[in-house]
Amino acid sequence: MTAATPALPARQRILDTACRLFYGEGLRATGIDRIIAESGVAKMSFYRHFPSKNDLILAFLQLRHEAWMARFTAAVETASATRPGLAALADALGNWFSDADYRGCAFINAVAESGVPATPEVGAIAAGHKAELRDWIAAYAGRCDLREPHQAADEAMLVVEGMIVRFQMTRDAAIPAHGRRLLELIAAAHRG
Amino acid sequence: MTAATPALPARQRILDTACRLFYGEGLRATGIDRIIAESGVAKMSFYRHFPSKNDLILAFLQLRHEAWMARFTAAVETASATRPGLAALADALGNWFSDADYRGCAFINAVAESGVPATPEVGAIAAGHKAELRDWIAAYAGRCDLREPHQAADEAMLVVEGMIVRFQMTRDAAIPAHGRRLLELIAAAHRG
DNA sequence: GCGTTGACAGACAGACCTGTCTACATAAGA
DNA sequence: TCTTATGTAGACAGGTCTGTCTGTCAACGC
Repeated sequence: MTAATPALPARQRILDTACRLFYGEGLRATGIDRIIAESGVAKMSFYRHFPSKNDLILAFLQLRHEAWMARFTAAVETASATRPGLAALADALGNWFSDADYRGCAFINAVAESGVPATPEVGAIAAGHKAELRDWIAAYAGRCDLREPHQAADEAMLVVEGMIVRFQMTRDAAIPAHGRRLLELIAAAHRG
Repeated sequence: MTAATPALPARQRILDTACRLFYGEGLRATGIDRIIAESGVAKMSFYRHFPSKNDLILAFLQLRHEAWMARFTAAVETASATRPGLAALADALGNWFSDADYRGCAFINAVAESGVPATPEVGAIAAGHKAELRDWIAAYAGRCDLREPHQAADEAMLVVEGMIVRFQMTRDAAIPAHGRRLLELIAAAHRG
């Protein structure tokens, strides 16, 4: 607990605060000063760990990607025990939607905030996140014995993104059910 | 052409520039000064027509809503001549995607940019836009002789939003085809 | 002719935002 | 003991943003 992984409290506090504010209020709307104040850190400590705001944004997206993927895949595995197949994706998303601070996908929001063209680094991280999710779903579809798991994943991704955005816009509790039905349609089409 | 609808050139130029910049670069990223400069208008002329930036944003969203709905519904009607049924929605979206300046849905982007809770007015306009789109699709599904057109519309909305966001993130030319297939699956499920 | 209206030009204030800088405290290791 | 790394506190510069203000000009209806 000494040299191998310093795990500095200051850096961690900055990152925690950044995750909360960047996700909850947006990248551009969140000022450095606010992150510094709410993480109880000195300005120079901040700039020692993150030379610029952009570096912090990139670190936030990277962290968010790993945390989200871990949570989502675990939720799918859990849900697939009681509801096997692609429909488990809808249950995993429904679990996420019940978060009090749900505000959609951090990567979609980040790209939506970026102008055209999106900040190259932000766009690349977001594209990488979505590609990894798609690949994971393709592998999961393969495990579910679906034919053409890659095409199934492409179609399921449309439903997944649709659910995420639509719940962000409407907060309609029926969305997981609609998504589940669609995913079952996809699964049936790739099974028979 | 005098008193009934003044149709002032200054106001129109401001609105045109605002539509282009707000959509292309984002609400927050676009400053008043830039809109004023690019529309070739005096600052006081701007503030005479729009008392604050927020008023301009609201006017932009309202205009965008009307223009987008008109274009989308017309494109669906056109597409449905050669490809009847829900799948025409995918063709209409594909037509939109081919715009050089495509940057996703202005309303999704606006909500993504707003913190939590989204600026109430922006959130309300965005929700209204999506509700109107959903209702239009439900009516269209009814015209296509689908049973339970409202449920079909709820499911189709998931696909529509998924296509919009996914094309924004990936620029994958195969997305209209994936969406078309999903919409045909929905239609088949609501027909048989 | 004259006043009103709408438009143009650009200075200005005040807030906020990013990033730099000085100064000092603490603790571990050479 | 002295250096180095890490931390706190807060002033500061330079930029950008929104919104206000002064002043000038042209067109049009009375």
